[in-house]
Amino acid sequence: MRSEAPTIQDVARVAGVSTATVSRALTSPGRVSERTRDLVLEAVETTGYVANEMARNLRRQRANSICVIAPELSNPFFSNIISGIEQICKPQGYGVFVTESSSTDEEKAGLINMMASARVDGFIVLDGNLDHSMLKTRGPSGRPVPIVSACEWRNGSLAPSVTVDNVGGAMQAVKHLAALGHTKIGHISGPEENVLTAARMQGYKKGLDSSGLAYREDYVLRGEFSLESGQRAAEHWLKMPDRPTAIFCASDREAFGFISQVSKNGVQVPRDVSVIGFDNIEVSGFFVPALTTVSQPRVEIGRVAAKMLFDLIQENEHHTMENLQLDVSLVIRESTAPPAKQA
Amino acid sequence: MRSEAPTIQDVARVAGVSTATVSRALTSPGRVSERTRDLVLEAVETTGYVANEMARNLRRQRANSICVIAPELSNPFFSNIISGIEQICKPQGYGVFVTESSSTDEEKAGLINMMASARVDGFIVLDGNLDHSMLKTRGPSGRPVPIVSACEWRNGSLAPSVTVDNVGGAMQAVKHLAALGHTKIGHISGPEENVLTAARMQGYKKGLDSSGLAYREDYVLRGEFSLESGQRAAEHWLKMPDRPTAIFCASDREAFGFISQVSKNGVQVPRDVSVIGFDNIEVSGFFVPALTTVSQPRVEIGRVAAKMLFDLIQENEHHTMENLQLDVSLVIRESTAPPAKQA
DNA sequence: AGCCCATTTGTAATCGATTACATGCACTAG
DNA sequence: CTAGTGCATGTAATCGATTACAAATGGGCT
Repeated sequence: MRSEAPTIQDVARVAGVSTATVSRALTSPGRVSERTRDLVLEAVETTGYVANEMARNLRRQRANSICVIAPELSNPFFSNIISGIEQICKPQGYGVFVTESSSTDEEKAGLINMMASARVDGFIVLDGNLDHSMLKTRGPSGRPVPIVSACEWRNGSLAPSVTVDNVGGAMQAVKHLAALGHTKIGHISGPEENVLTAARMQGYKKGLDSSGLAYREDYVLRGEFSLESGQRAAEHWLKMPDRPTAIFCASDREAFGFISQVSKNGVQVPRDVSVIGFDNIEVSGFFVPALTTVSQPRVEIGRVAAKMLFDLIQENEHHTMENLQLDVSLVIRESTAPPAKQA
Repeated sequence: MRSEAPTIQDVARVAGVSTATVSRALTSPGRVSERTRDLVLEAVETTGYVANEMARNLRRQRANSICVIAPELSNPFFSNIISGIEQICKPQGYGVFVTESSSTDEEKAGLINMMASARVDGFIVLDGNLDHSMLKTRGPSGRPVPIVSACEWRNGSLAPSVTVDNVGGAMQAVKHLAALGHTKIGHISGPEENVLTAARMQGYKKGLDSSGLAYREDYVLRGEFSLESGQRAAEHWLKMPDRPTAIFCASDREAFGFISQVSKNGVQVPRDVSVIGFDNIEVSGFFVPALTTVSQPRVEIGRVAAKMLFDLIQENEHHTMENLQLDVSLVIRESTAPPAKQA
């Protein structure tokens, strides 16, 4: 039980070689003779040496970690994505910082500071609203710190991104409803400034169009992706004189909020109104009724984003402005049905 | 646009002082004259200097970051806790690594390596099953790296912990059912080796006891906290000759799985069977029916755990083996009701 | 033999900050 | 006048690794 942790010096002394040799034996074993390698390995064993990452990273001019910026960590939507990111980073020895993107200037400064201070080698940004000026900041090498966007993105951004086919997914959803015979199809949207809101809205319109249905402004209810906003939309829907018989929600949580609220008012899903969501979060298959929804490959999004980031980190020059789009799939469950016959 | 990032040397040159003075001006402003301080600050401004964290941490022998170990990141239960942790760490300038606790030995070695290699200053462990040998590993200072457990804990562990009153919560839940008039109260448990399973089971038994009800082994259905296990338990329940009229589930997700499955078989909640959960995850209030459940202050758990960890990191000597227990509260909603009259 | 090259190892510089110690100066007390 | 005190600052060691460069060795080839 020595009170200080062993350093490379200790290993070198025990093995009877120089620190350079120890370093080489551990990081590029091919560059030392077999005999020395064994000697060093044995010395590592007896001393219990573990390389100090701080020292290593300082010398190598890297952090060996990345940072994920999510709009809100408490939103379970992001947990699978982070899980996917971790799956890729862990085997590479990279640590994954997570942080909430912050509204206050002070906290934004904290983020920029993180970039410039050599604490991370790259970012995965899950928040499309993040101030773009951040991207211009340069890291310690003088080059900008690589960034990839995932899920959400920023219009006109230079950062490569991995997204899903929001337009196509929304369109599929609407066409499914139309195919069931619905002609009055409403939409609960996302928050106003959000890119996903726009894309899904566009898909909604395209779906209506390709089904020969007219777009009606009053059939679009404003939401914010949240449970509460779905609930509020339901209140509004209940009061409508000429209600849609089917609702395409921009998120599963909106769908839950909607169904929850209409159920309390004696309206049954899908008998009285069909509801379709977007995301296919974990609980969707177990809701009552099980939710028909557009499924996003969330873990895969995380994995792909992490891989793209590593490409950027490693190939220092090659700035491919790549925008990868993953497919979504419609999962048909119990919350959609043909419209009720008019009584 | 210089191609290299400015270092403290550059600032010193521009300000016409030594690097020591720059360092002092920035980290302990009281130790330099006002004139020099202004000089340095101005030089920082013109150069765009940001201190390199790697170098600073190496010298100061700390990592300025902590690590959260969760059993599975994809489980949304943990997202609020991580959010709470982040709320405390960010203002202190600490980064938060998150990682999934891993089953393979190789990955466990990765964790131990993280401790010994000076990458983090402390851990928050959310997984009660994590191999205890990890705790013995010493950090670079020679002292063990501080750890606090949260939510789950490990029997006989020396690590301080923050938990909730699982026994009391479960007891309250059962007493609520008994008060409604239920005499046949079943339980869907958690996974076998889990500490929470044991605590909630104990609370279940105490609740029965204090309500004058006998414990029946066949009324305990085995679960794993998951949606699927709740569903399986429902299958079992449907086949029982003498069914419980109320079910206390060890997690909200089990409750959802249960309700989902019995609903598909024409059983209505709470008319035909009352169901109560544990956790109060976000969607619980919006389920159909809204779920009666035991609410855990998840964000607060994270915040408290982070504060405890900082105490440990700062007061290097003072190893208070503290076990903080937070209160839970029963949230009564729509999934519980008096039992149906026997037909 | 003489030269060249590859292999292995050691010496010492380096990454970029913090900080122990030394220095210089002004001021005060004896 | 001298010693002592305190403040502001500079010099250089230090944190613990990696790696450029040099040196030593040995083998193959002409």
